Amino acid sequence: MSERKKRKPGETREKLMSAVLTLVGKGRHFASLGIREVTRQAGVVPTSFYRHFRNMDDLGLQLVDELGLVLRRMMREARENVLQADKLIEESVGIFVSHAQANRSYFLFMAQGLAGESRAIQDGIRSEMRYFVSELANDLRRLKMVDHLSDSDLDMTCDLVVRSVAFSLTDLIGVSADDEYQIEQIRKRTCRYLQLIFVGAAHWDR
Amino acid sequence: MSERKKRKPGETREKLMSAVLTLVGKGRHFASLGIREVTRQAGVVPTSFYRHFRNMDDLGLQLVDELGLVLRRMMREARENVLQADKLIEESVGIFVSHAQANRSYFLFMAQGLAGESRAIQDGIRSEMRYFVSELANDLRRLKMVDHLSDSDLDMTCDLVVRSVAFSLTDLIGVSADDEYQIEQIRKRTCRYLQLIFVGAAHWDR
DNA sequence: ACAACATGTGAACAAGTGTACACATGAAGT
DNA sequence: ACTTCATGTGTACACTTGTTCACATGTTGT
Repeated sequence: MSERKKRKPGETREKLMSAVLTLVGKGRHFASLGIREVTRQAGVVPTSFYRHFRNMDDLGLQLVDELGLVLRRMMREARENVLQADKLIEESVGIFVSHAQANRSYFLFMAQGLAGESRAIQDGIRSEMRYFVSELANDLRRLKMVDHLSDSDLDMTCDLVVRSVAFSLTDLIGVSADDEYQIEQIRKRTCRYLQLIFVGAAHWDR
Repeated sequence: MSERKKRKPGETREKLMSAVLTLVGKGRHFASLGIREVTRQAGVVPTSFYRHFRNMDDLGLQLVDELGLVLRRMMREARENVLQADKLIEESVGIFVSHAQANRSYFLFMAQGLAGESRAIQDGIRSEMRYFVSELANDLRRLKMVDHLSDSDLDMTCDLVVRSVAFSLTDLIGVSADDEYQIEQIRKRTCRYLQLIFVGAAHWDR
């Protein structure tokens, strides 16, 4: 195993994965996609599918991994841009919404997968969300914003935050990708949700 | 139009609808169901389907209507049993969880539909949720619990409450229907979310 | 140079799909 | 009694589906 092949390895693999994302982006549901349809969209012969995936769920699981990368990129950008605490919510939600637009298909896939028909994919996405929750909790601790909360209460708060933001995905699904006005409404509304939650957290004592 | 037919009318229609619910209850996703599969499950010949529905989305829309009835029953029961304010959250969430178990398939269908592939079904479910939000706002006003909130802020609060409870559905999906312990955990966690939200609402001034 | 290997291709098959048509049956309205 | 109508059935057809197999091709390691 000296060096990688010259002829781009895994090219078909990527074509298949982004074919799924394309179809999902067009409004299709992952659960309704078949192997032939995906290979057709990818411009590949059906047999090639089996060179890279055992079945559609397998492909879905690998998409969850890529989704994880997307989420981590988003987190990093948020950490770089959210320096002081006063505009924390607006900045973060703004970054979320713009990432959700830039990677619309990934987030559509995520929203679908939470109630999809593959248990493994459900668990994968839930796991990504849990990771996100714990990272958010760490960040808030570091910013000294939640000193009065126990670890357990902080975790609950972050969980509720992440859930609320994730639910906004189902709102974003409902508007066309270029309806700036509606998207702005969703952004503002999500900010208000988070503000309400943080007010609750600030006065949470028991 | 003197009287109804003796031979139960719409019998096949009901069989088809509950066939879908049965399949959904078994873990299948609505978007992946086909006409033939549904009629097979219902013990009916494929052609009969077209006597009652134009296509699967049509059936889904009518399922949303039935879901509305289920939700209204749940609301009524909550209103009857939640008399004083102190145990409001625990009682309400308890009623929700027990209804979600008793009508598991309906709520699975609801969770699926929010990110499903039929825009019409998405809108239908969202509409049911909006109705629920406005009713909840009315009830809270009547209980004199939120006198300091403007209509708009009250609506936002109720929206967040309903969303958080709805998101719990995706948790309920993940546990088998008879895992009492896990379900109890979800129930308690959902209560804490709502408590946090209401603490926030109580201290919400701007 | 040669073998091993990963990857892509085409043809083939049995099974499943949506939908149309002609027909049966029994209730409703006249 | 007769027509009308809603509902259910069986057959049929053209198409799509998942999956297998034998085969081609170019890259890797020796």
